[in-house]
Amino acid sequence: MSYTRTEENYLKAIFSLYNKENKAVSTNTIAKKLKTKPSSVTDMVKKLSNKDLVKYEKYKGVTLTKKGTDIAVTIIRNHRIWEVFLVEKLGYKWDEVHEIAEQLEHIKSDELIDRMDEFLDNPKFDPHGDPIPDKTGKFAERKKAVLLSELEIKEEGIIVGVKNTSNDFLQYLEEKTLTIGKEIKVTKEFEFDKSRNLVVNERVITISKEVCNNLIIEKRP
Amino acid sequence: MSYTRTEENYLKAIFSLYNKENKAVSTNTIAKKLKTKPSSVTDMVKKLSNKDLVKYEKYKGVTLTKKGTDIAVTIIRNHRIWEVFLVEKLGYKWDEVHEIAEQLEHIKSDELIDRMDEFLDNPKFDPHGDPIPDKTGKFAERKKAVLLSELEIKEEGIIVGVKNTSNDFLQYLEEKTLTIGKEIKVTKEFEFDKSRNLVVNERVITISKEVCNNLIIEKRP
DNA sequence: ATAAATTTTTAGATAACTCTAAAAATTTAT
DNA sequence: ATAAATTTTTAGAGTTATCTAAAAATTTAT
Repeated sequence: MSYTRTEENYLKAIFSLYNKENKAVSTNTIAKKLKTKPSSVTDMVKKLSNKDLVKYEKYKGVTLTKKGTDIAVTIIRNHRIWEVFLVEKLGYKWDEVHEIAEQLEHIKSDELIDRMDEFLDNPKFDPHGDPIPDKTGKFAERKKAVLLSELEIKEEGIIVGVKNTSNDFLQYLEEKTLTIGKEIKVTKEFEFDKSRNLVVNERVITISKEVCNNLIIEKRP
Repeated sequence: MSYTRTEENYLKAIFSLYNKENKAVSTNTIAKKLKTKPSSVTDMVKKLSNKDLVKYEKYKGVTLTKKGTDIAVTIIRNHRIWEVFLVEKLGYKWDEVHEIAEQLEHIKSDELIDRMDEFLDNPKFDPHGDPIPDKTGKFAERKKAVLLSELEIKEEGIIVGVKNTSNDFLQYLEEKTLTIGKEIKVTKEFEFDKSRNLVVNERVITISKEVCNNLIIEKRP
């Protein structure tokens, strides 16, 4: 069975909203995420329910079935593998790949994605540090990942991901060379606004509380 | 301006049919090529005409405008560049790539195709030997390309393309290792059925008239 | 030149996805 | 507990691309 691009986008949206909120996702929330109207969402959700991709109770919100989850995870796998390709092989910056990957993720061919995966040496994380589910739908796990804001002063670690993936934020990080894989050390926190000093590339920079709350760090043991 | 996948497929079909027939393309012909109904073609062709992509006169057939040609050529460029990628980088056989390239060709990003082109070292021909138009729409030319059936006995050359791209034919060639780049020499023709003996890979094989009529050869000077 | 065959277009319908406006249900606030 | 605010659904309609069946135009054959 194959699904339309729109159906796949709904499933992906429901998957990510459910993972954020841990409860049945409301029509309104989906509408906002997909930039469409709640009434359109109701229609589509009924359709997905008829195909046994979601569980839907009027006025009660939506959750994915096993079948719906599998499709959503496959699309996420496609998306992230394509992002790796765009960055590693074609030299895109990490803030430039999202839109193109949104298109590429819907290409219908399991074989293609498996071959891409192999071509890229089975990457476990995408350029934003998000885990790439394997063929069976299992997401790689990161051990001691915490937010930069949770590190103590003097602690060290490696940037392994971002919580916020907006282009504004990614461009900011690019400019400050706060990219995936970089080693950092927290040297100081300013009580006034909770901004922090960081050593990166052997230089000290100050970053705001907001930035600290959106950078995912793997602690140096 | 951006166009739907269907619109792009119509333009591509009209382009290739016009290049084959050298006259305005009929509704019926397009319908056959796209496996749809003539009435659907009429509808779509009107729509394309309103967008100034084709010139259309009732009962007289269709030709592409400059604008329509540009789009068709871009899609062909995309298709052929993706085919090179699939074969060269992912190890697909040349008879396995068409369907996937039909999907990939519609990805909307000029930048992406330019980067792919560069990543693949600006290939001039696709895995079937068909020329890849450059960014400006110019197709590479092949000098002394002839059909294998036009070679004289004792003449030598290199396989540079196929006229027929059906999977049946490509699989046949794959099996006989008659692939792009191979050097061949005609040693004999059997008057009875016009089949010919060929030296390839230092071995002699006999191939039918039909095969000779569909292999494009660049003569050894 | 006219009838028959073929091609092409028109008319009317359907399916997928979207929208606006109004009605119904639920939640929140007093 | 009930009124007000909010959320969600329904009803009806528009768009894109498709189809079938019938009508119109063109081509072919005699």
